Amino acid sequence: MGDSKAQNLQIPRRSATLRSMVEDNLRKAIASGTFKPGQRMIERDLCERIGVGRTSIREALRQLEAEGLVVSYPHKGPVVASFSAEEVRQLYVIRAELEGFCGREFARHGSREDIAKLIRAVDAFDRAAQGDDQEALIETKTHFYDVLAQGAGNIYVTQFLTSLHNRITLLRVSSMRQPGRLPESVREIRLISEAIAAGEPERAEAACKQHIENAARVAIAQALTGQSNDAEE
Amino acid sequence: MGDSKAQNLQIPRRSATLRSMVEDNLRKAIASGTFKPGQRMIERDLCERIGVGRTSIREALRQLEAEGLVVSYPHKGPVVASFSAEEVRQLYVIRAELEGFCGREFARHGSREDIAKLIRAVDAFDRAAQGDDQEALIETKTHFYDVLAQGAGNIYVTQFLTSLHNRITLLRVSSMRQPGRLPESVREIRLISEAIAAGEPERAEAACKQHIENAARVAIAQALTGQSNDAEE
DNA sequence: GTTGACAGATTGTCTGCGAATCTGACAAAG
DNA sequence: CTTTGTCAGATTCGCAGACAATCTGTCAAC
Repeated sequence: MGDSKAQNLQIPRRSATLRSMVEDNLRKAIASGTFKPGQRMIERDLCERIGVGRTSIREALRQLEAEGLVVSYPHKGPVVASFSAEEVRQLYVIRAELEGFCGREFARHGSREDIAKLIRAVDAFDRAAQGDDQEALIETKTHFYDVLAQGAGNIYVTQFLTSLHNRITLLRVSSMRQPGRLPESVREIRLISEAIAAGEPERAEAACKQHIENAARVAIAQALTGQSNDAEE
Repeated sequence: MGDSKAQNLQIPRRSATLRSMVEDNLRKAIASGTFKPGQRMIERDLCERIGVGRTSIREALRQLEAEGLVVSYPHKGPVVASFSAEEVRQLYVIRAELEGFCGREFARHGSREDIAKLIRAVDAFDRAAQGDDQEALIETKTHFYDVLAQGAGNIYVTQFLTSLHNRITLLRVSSMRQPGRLPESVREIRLISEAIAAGEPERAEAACKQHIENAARVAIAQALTGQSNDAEE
């Protein structure tokens, strides 16, 4: 019967709670660098700045803690997570593995629709790479990774990758800031989409891994020289 | 200077907070089946049964929620997570991928010490498989997976696998309950340890994947027939 | 049988409070 | 001058109580 489009009526049951909004706010604040790695996050400050009670703040912090975005020590409170060079390396290693998996599965089982979406995502990123709108660059690239993860059809891999991406944006070592890296990056992800569209799992996996490994090299180099982590003061 | 063994003096900074103890309790309660999938977890009940205030309960629940052990809907409260057959399938797919990664990396970079630990873990599991102490069986097998994950030397993979294992124990579809599966299981993990000890990454990875895929077959079959999930009533 | 209203249960959130704990400063002792 | 001891301030930890918002089932009315 007329239930073909029924699910579109769903009201966003989510976001109804204050806590989840606080959570999103804090996540964005951390990602955007408002709070820097190593910096303390003091309950009462957050209460005032966000305008909610301690309950909501504390519960939101527990979630971020579980996600690895903040670390908290008993009786000292939470601080924004920071990473050693070795941890950054490991982060990229596992990310390469997981995105490689996505590429492979996508090429194997991806729907025609998902593939079209992926290609559009690459095109959008390409266009953004021509201009110099940093905002658009990040957004289109994030979208590409979202589509890539989605296409693999595995909710757990999506969750894990989201978690990894959050920690990477926190690092603020965008490999795209490296001169000459941007066009190369475009080429790489186009290779990925082409391999997936062609339905070649091994090539897609290899392309994904290659892409992340290249990004990792730049990121680790930056992490070593910059040393903007810690943020002791 | 005499700092060679200094770190052993560290006091367990952890576990100082009530919240973390509540968290562990609940995790265990869920894993042991005290709370079944689909069952509601009512704050005040938990307060009484555990003997702590609502604050601690709620914050612990937020962590478990982030781990995927419980799901909560606004104004309805948290329920123990339950999984569709498709989700179980996906769970094992990604688990195979991650443990395969562990096997490969372990074989590549594992220390002599870690390898010895791994072999001891296999022996312990083998011995447990001879007896019929269900408790020991689970414990030794869990230990084996811990050592395997540890040996890969990647903290993120360890985290992710822990998360997956937690959800699987919640499922209570121990593939070991299948008649004949146990000795086969022992053989499989011995193959893993042998490949790692021999330093053969590809073979180790394949053995890991094979092992999980076999377990998955049994688990999914059980999940389909049993249907003890949902627990609507 | 459908609709509507109502009551009970439960969660979401805020607030005040006291205890426990960490931290840095400052004085006392060597 | 360095080490040690003490103390006060800041902050988290956890509890209890309160109230609004929301969900759920029931039961009467149509």
